[in-house]
Amino acid sequence: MADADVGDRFRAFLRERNLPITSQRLVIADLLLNAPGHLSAEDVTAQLGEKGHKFGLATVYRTLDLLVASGLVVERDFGEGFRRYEPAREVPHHYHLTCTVCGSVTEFFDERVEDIIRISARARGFVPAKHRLLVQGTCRTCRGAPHGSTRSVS
Amino acid sequence: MADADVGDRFRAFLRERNLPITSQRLVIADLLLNAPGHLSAEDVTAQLGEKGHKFGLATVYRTLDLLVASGLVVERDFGEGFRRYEPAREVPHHYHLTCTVCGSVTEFFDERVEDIIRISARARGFVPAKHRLLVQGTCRTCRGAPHGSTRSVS
DNA sequence: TTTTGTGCAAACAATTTGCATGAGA
DNA sequence: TCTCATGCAAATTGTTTGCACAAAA
Repeated sequence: MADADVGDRFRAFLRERNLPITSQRLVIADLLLNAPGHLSAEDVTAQLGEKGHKFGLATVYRTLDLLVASGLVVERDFGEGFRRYEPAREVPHHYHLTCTVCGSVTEFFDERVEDIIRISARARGFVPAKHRLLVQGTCRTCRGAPHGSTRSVS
Repeated sequence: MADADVGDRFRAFLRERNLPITSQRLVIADLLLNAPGHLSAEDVTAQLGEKGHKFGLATVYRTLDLLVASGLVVERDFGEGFRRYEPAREVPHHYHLTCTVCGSVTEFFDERVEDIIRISARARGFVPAKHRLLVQGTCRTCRGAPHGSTRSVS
């Protein structure tokens, strides 16, 4: 199931740095790079378990760090108290719509956000490097059956 | 040093809920409501220490929760692994420019961001409630003397 | 005097680290 | 073989909770 393309990119990254290409690294990379997205470390270990792999938690975290270092995966913090990881896409900037009822995450894009940031930041003598936009609300399916959310984003 | 206005609003909040108005609550509220902003729980205890107060950490956290519940203070998560708190302002939406060199935080506003969000979100059947925009980069004073950042925002 | 808070220490959850052993190059 | 990874458990960090004692209403 490995997308040969990204899988190979991770191998190349490891080889480049003279880091051993271990089976656990490949399995975790395969899992994460082909995941729909937004997995926590716990999600990763759970999914590994489903596939019959029982890697140490430390190994999972260390491999996640490697994947982030390779640029193939990006780390996200939705303010839940833990981190999530998702495959890096070529898409320049995608933003997140998080449903406070079901927790689902939808994405959207708009180049204008970037323009606004660049202009506003520069006006304050600030040179922007990266940015993140998080939106909380309710998704279509959850609308009409409201239920308390957990953490606030504001 | 208490801004009588906000200090009284917190007292009113407590009274309204029949919660005791204790000295530690007033001191912490005074500190936070008159702070320049973005204090962590640790910052708060440190500043309390400077003023000769030695409140338990738990008390600090519990009072922060109360202040957030009162709406006088808002909780922020900049992905540092802990939370920060700042006095709530009337200003509808202010966004943060964080300098990756010195950590300073500048704010900016732009109503257009909100419009873009509303439109993009609705197009996906999502009704936005709140949003946050974080920007990382370098501030004017740090430009020219670059140095590594810590945590990534992306 | 009854309720709720406070301080301390223990409990927690996510993540990191140290170290003996085991697998890649 | 030599280096680096793995797995486990212990350590850390930020935050929460339980409980005996103390202060507000």
